[in-house]
Amino acid sequence: MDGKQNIPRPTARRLSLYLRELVVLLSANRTMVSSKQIGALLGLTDAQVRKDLTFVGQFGHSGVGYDVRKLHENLRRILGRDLIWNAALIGAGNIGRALLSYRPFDELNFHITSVFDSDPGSWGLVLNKRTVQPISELETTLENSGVRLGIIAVPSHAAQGVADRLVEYGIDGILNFAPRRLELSTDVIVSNVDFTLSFEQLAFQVAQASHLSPDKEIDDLSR
Amino acid sequence: MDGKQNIPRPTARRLSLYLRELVVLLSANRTMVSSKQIGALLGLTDAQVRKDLTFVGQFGHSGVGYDVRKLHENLRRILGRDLIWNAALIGAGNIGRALLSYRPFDELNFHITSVFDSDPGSWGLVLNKRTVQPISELETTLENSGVRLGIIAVPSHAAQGVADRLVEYGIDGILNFAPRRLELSTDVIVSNVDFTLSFEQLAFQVAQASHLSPDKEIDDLSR
DNA sequence: TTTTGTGAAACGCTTCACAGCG
DNA sequence: CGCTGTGAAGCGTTTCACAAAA
Repeated sequence: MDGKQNIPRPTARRLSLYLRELVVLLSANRTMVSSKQIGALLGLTDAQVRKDLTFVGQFGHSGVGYDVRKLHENLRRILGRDLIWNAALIGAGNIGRALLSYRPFDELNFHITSVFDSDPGSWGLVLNKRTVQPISELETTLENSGVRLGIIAVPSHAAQGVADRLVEYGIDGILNFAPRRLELSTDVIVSNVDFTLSFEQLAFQVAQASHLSPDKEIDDLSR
Repeated sequence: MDGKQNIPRPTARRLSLYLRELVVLLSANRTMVSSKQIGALLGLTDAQVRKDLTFVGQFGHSGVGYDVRKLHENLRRILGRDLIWNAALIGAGNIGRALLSYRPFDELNFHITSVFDSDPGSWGLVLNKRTVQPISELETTLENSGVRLGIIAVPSHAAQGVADRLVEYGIDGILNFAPRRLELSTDVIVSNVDFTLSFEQLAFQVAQASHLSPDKEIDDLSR
């Protein structure tokens, strides 16, 4: 087998996490690692890790574990991390600016090559070496730019419009920071980053935990 | 029944989304809404919506749908959105600053009441009305502050240390923006926002889609 | 021994399909 | 009728448990 069957979403997510740990192991000069050890690093069972890794191919060694270098290399290839990903950022507000100087992106072959905004006041501003352009220049700038990904960092109400323009241009994928579902006709791939939802889920779980604790006070304080 | 059984995670997530839509419906003065209509707004089936709403309690009306106001009110209560949530932000870098002025939080009863950073250069800075404090003041500032949530927006390598201090203080929940798993001894609730992972998953899916569709040009390598 | 790879069982969530009710 | 609420079926993922390998 060759890891060619469809990879389940939860597995794909974890593969990224495995790759992260493998990078650490590599730079620590570790040569072998077992499923149990990987699992321990991430709070997963060894069985889970092994099952996931069958999608990458099987080159573990019974009694020994996996070759760190080989596993790293294969994971990189499968996850598309051996490619360079150029992205256009739309929205030069607070979130957009944070992304422009977000360090972890630098190590991942992810490059934000251009920045667009609808606010004339921002046009011409140079943020981390990239000049903010009017959004009207989106299509002409992206033409033949090699940009396959779009990052939407505009207010909610403007997100759908931006998405439509990106799709029209022929974008392959969208990273959406607006707390809103994007309605997309074609088979463009979308990944959502929704702070608000994360915050709401956190509050919900905390509220629930408080109610479930032996003392069922509703207007309680922290212990 | 009373909506008291444990709510599955996927359902809890969607309940937040339903609440979002209900707010819109409310402000549009809609009084009734059917599961089918809610589903259409979010790309879900009507059955899914109805099943989810049984966890909120049953007050839908056969042949008519759900009372928007009543549903909204109950969802708010169940999701803990009728409470005020105070949070401490640790890390006044790019992401932290973006969060301090993140508009959507304003409407959610989420308040960042204090900001801490380890960089002396940032101490005393006033960001959106909040003064950056040295992280050494974390414990004394939070004491009796009503803060139950912590937001970690520091570099990866510092995240675990910050988490440990928050746990020691007695925090109830942590919103973690560092692309790293937090190891937490106690039953503190964590919600992760991992840009990097989202970006990686997007790239993976796009790469996979390209390989699967014959028409896409592949600047491929390796095998 | 230790650890992989994997069928099979268990689990959890979604979808189906329909009785019941206004 | 139209729409809810819900058992039951279906499906995808995780966990179990063990033969095989070194």
